[in-house]
This record gives sequence, C-alpha cells and structure tokens, in this order.
Amino acid sequence: MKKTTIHDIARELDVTFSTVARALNDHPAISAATKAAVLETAKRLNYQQNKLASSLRSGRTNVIGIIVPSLDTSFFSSVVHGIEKVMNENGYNILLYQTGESLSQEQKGLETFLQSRVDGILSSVSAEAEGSELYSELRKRQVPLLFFDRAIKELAVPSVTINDYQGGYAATEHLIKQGYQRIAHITSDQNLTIFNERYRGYRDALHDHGLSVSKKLIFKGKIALELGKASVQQLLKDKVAFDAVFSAEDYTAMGALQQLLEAGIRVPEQVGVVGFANEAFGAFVTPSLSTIDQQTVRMGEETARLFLKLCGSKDFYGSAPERIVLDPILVPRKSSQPQ
Amino acid sequence: MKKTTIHDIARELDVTFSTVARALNDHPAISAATKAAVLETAKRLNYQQNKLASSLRSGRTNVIGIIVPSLDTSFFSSVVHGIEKVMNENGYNILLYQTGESLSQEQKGLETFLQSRVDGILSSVSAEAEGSELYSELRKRQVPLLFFDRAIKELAVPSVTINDYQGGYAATEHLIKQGYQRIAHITSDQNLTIFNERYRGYRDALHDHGLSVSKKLIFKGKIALELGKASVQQLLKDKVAFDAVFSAEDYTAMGALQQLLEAGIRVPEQVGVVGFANEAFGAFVTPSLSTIDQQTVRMGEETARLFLKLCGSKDFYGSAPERIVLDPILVPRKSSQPQ
DNA sequence: CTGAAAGCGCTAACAG
DNA sequence: CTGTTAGCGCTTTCAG
Repeated sequence: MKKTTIHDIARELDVTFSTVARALNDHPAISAATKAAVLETAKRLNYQQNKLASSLRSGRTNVIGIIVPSLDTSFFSSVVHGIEKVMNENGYNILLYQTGESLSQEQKGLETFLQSRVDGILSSVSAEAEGSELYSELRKRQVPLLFFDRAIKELAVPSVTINDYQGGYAATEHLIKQGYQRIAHITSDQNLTIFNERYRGYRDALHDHGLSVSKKLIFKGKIALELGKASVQQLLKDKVAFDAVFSAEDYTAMGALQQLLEAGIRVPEQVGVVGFANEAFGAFVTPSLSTIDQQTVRMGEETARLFLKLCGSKDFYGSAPERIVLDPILVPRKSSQPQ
Repeated sequence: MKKTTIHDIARELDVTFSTVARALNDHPAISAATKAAVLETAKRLNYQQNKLASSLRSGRTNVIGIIVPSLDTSFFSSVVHGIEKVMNENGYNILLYQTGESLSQEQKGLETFLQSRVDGILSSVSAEAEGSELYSELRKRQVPLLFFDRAIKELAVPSVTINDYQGGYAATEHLIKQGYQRIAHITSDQNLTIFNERYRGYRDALHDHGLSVSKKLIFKGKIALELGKASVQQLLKDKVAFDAVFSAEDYTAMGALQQLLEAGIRVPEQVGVVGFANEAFGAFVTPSLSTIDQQTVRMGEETARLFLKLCGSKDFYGSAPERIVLDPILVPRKSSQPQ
C-alpha cells in the first residue's frame, strides 16, 4: 500500500503540492479555506508527513541521541525518563543507545547518531571513553554535545552532574557526627571520575575532622552486592578495627550490611552503614539504609532543559560551557543512626 | 562546516558519485582498488553516510519505535534494555516514547513513529488504548506491530507476554500449599488484562482447592505502597479474618508487609505475603518477599527476536500471529514459608 | 567494472 | 494568496 504524499492531496484538490505543503505547515500566506480543505483530505487519505524527506531538506531532525551504559539500572533509566519527558514536551524524539561500558559500542553509537543526523547527543560516558579521543573529536566538529552524570572535565562541553565530592563528604561527615571513627570505604575499580570524587570527599571529610585515612579500610572492585560482602569478610578476617562503612554505591552497601548482620554485628549500634544512589530497596530493608540521593529524574530534566536552552542561543558552544552541578541529598536512615 | 558527501569523495578520486556509493556499500561489481581508495578518502574526509537520504530513497530506516508507559519502572526499563541489546546487534536503532499511561500521548507517539517511517513498532499498550481504535487502525494498514507484556488479544498482532493467569495461580497455590486459607488479593483498579488475568488465576486456584472467594478479601486501587498499607488497615479495622496476602505487584505487597509488621503481626507465621514482579528490594527486606519473576530482560530479547524473525519472513502478517507466552517463575522466599 | 539519469518527499526562494 | 523551480544526498535501474 503506497503511502500518501502531498502530491496526492494536491491532485485531489487541484492545487500545487507546494500549496499543500504550506497549508500543512500552517503558513500564514494560505487562505483559511484552502487550509481546511487540505487538512480534511490529509486526514481522509491518512496522510503522514515523511520526516525523512523534510529533515533531509531542512537539515533538522528534531531527534537527539542518548548514550548510556545500560538501561538495566534504576539510575540511568530514571535519568532517561526525565530527559525523554522534557524533550518530548518540546517536540523532540529520542534515539537510545546502550554501550554496556564498551568503548567500541560507544564509538558505534556515536557514529550512528551522526549518520542519523541527530540534532544533538546527550551522553553519560563510559570509563574507557573518558580517556579516548572519541568526544574531543566530536567537540572539534562542533557537534552539539552534553554530558550528564559522567562528564569529561577536560573538554569544553556543557554538563549536568551531581557533586559527587560533596556526596562523599556528606556521607562521611554524617557518619563522623554520629560518632563513628574508623570508617571503611568501598568503591569501584573503574577509573571513573564520579567514584574518584566520592573517594576524595571521603578522604577530605576524615581529614577535616582529624581522622586518619587508612589503606586497610579502602576496598575496590566490581560494583555489586558481592563486593560489599567480600570487603566486610576481609575486614573481619584481618581483624581490622572499623566501626562504619561508607560505600560508593547502594548494592555494595547492601552486601556489606548483609554480611555484618550475618556475622552477628549490630547495625547501626556497632557498625554504621551509608550507601550511595538511593535505590528503592534502601527504604525497605532492616535496618533501613542511609544513602545519598542523586536526584535522577531531576538530572534528566535539567539535562534536557540545558540542551534546549543552548540550542535556542546563538550557537551551542558560544560562551564558556555551562556546567550544572546538582546537590546530592543525604538521606539519613536507621543504618547510620544509633541514637 | 559542510558535511562531506559522496560527491566530495567522487571529486577527489575522479570517479562518479555512483561508483563511490557502490564502493561504500561493498557492491560486488567494484574493483578492490577503487574500494580501498574510496574507503581511504571517506575516512580522511570524515565522511558520515546520511541515513536520512538513504532511508528516503530505499524505504527502510532500520529504526524501530518502542512505546512504554514509563521508563521510571524497573520492569519496563529492563525490557527495553533487552530489546535494545538484541536489536542493536542486528543493526537496528531504537526510538523511544513514554506515554505515561495517557491515550493522547500514545496516539502522538504512534503518529511520530509513522512519520519517522520506522520499520516497526513494539508497544506495551496503556489501559485506555486497549479499548480504542488506535492499534486496530495500524493493524489494518499493515504496519509491522508487536505487543509486549500488555497485548490486545482481539487484534491479530504477534506478541510476547508472560502467562499472568499462571502467575496468579502459582502464587495463590503456593500460599495454599503452605497452609494459608483465607488469602486476600490486592490489585490495580486499571482495567488491564495483565491484572485481570492475575486475579483470575487467584480465583481459580482458590476454587480448585475448595476455597471460597470472598469480596471482602479483594482490594483494588492505584498500584503503590500505600494501597498495600491501606488494604491491610482496612482488613484489620473490619476484623476480617485472613491469613495471607497475594498482591498483584511488589510495591503493594511491600506496603502490606510493612503494615502487618507495624500491627505486630508476624510474617510469615501468622500471615503469608506474596508479591508479583520480583523487584530488587524483595530479596533484601526482612522477611524476604516471595514473588513472581517476570523474566523482564528475556521478554525484551524475545520481543526483538520475534520481530526480526517476522521481518525476515515473506510478510510480517503472513500466517496466524505468533504469540509467545513466557512462564512466570515463582520465587519463594521467607514471607510465605512458615515451615 | 563504471557512468548517466531518475527520483524518494519534502522545503524554501523566487515569481507572479 | 498560489505556482514554479531547484535541490537535500542517496539508491537503483539501465546503459555501456
């Protein structure tokens, strides 16, 4: 079944196809009568504008590409939710690409986006990509680009992130104020800025409160429940003195919490625990898990809004790149408050 | 900065643009030497094929549209994760649209997809859309369509769903086998097939085991933690005798669980609880929450694979529509096993 | 193995 | 207010 085009409508009405085109685009210089007639036949013939043709001609697609490591995490799916919502309200559509933290996938995704002539790219870069030339190349070519959550600081590209340093600092300081002194830290072994910053916040908080940082209390590995368990096991096995755990991610914190309880250690009375991300389960576990909220949906919305604002301005890379930094929110729950 | 086109490459090499086009598409009738030369200059000039132009001409976009209620739920984001992964491996890109369960949004989404000339639409329909003409219209126009999770049975459209009836039955039967007799049911007030089927499974399981179905034990409302709490409060206030709760969704089950514990009722000893969805928190709460797993990622993968298979066949709607029904998996945990 | 030519469906500048 | 015209960058026949 052939798709109907503006030519079909034009033939029906005995006008030229450009009149039809104008009518459909609500061009001012078209009589109300013609407009009505065109709209009517368009509906009757089930006309659907061909965006490929219009984009090819006009040079704008109203499509933006989003790159995330994976949608199978509540963090990124929430952010994408926020982005899509706002972009959709502003007439944009979303092309989605998951990289699985693989550089070659990220490369492929960006390439497809360029080929699809997206109007912009919103990306949360993977660890590998942070060091590569991938994005600096795009930046040089003036492709409208915006980072969210995971940005490459060295590039003059606008971004929306949260203050991970402050998050790490707040979590650690909270534990200190609750009376904990020997605070272990569990984090990722990926070399990602977000984790490095949380770690830096942890160190500075300890330092500012006159506490020392001990290598024996730092654990790195693949972010997962097991890492939390293994870390606590290690601490116990080595008989390292510790009275709290600040984990840079909630699942890992959950693993630590489980292992502590399993070993008969009372939380928060003997050991305090704070995570990071505010996953749904934190509110429901016993004891409920203190954590840092990352304002995921808001991050998505801000990302979209900043992009739209920059698109509206003279040129996307006009002035110094705007970097929106959201405040992390400490969510104190039972696991860190012995009272 | 102008984008480079096949004409630019052709000029460099003193061949015609159609030779370049062939070389780039790895056409057999092009000499290896020319191909190499073309590829080299393409890379040097940063050539990016314009998919708009190629799709406009060829009639294929290699893009599919996905419609979901919201990505801000672990269920749909996992399914989309699975779909994207498989489709991506097969050279397709994903346009994403969230409806927020609103019919007008769904309409808009489908329209945009048609205008974007997607090669197919994968949709999880909202409650309102189930009754409307929206999809039957698409089906009539032979648009390649596939439902996942939420299908419209009346339409001859392929689908990938789970057996919600069986899930409801299994959950209820599990409770019965654990010795529970007066099982309350909490479900959605949306008229969605998935919830109706779970309810039907619940009824049939009770019936098949010689237990009666009581209106006083059925609660409907907006799916959320609060619904679970309110339902249990109601049961307690009205002094309705009950010894188990099967909730058609995990958050609601969690609310019920919390309210029970708050009222000093022991779970699973006095009252058993089973949810539905296998949300992440279920494994971590105390007592851990029994539930029904929906194989989300697998559902996404199967959806993508079925779509690809149908695209590969003569015509998409050739024979009777294939309907893949995945088995729900009972995940028995502490909340329903008093031993 | 390569070239010439037509056209996918639309936008937009120019002309009346 | 409407028509004419020229492409956007590519795929795809038909010739050579």
